[in-house]
Amino acid sequence: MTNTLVVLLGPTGVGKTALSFHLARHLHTPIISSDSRQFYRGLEIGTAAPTFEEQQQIKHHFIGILDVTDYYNAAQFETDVLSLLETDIFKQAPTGLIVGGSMMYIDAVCKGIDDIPTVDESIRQELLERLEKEGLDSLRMQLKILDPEYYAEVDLKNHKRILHGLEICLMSGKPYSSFRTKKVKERPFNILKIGLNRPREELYERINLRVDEMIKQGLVEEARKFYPYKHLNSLNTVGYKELFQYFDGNWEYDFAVNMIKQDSRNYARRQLSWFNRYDDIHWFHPDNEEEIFEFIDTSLYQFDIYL
RNA sequence: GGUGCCAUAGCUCAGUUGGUAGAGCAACGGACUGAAAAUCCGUGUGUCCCUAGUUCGAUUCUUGGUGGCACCA
Repeated sequence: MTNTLVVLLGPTGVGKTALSFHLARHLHTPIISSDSRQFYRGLEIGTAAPTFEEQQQIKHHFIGILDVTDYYNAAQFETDVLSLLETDIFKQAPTGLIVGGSMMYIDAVCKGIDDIPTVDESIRQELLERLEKEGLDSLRMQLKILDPEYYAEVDLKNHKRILHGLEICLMSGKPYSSFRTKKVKERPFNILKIGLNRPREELYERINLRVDEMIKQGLVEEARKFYPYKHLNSLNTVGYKELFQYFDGNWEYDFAVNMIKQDSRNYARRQLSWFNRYDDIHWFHPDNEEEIFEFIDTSLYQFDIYL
């Protein structure tokens, strides 16, 4: 029997979680979360992470494994997931299940990610200060000298990309572009991508309702606990950053809640824009559960025959 | 009931000395390799309230409606 990783993806709020539970039972396998913000402990309400009770029913990996002050990235996720599949999940079941919407993380698992040095915190800080003092233009000019190839293709207005390219050049003494082979790595298992989507109006309606639900569950209190950490990347997250504006007195409460809805909708749109690049995703409406299961069963069966 | 003001994009509003219109926000599309729920780029999507006039031509001027707001009764 060949091993297969089923990838369940879709925009935020589409209904991945509900379906993932049924699918995990069906496949007799735990759920690997690939929602990068669900990795952080304490952000359960705002990231719609599965509750403790739900995790009692179905084993979940990667939920709440990090402290908000911890550093993590997609490459580490690739390593962690591959090792988990090899040493644990595929030992117990032929099929793994990864569920989420963080596309860079999913891509890292499915296609691999280039071997680039991990960023040194002091260099990043230094460059951030330079960005503040000297402006983006200065960093751009230096990148142009150190890595003309990347400079030619990078989005010159995106300071994060400029900064990252430059910090890799400075750290390694080699051009950032020399690390970017963009080679797709072979995986020792099949990958079956299932995409969930709904008509836009329906999706937005669900997102709006879910935000109201989060507020009822105590999102404001949850966010207040992390107010002292608002400068951290992990808290630069939809559902928290807007409430921090409210705590700071910059926004009215109702306005902040509406902004959470808006930012969630925009996030969903950006996710969909990423998905559109792929032609290996099999799309379904989340309500068609039987159809989805049937499709997965058939696909798994075919993998076994042809390999 | 009377008088005045207003009606233009999803919203708030500009504007056209008469030649079918443009800002902000929203919305929509896109990019994406160790910060990614991040970050960045692009795009006006319109019975200019309705009707009848004047005019070569009306969203703009005039008549009559309709709706809203304010004041007076």
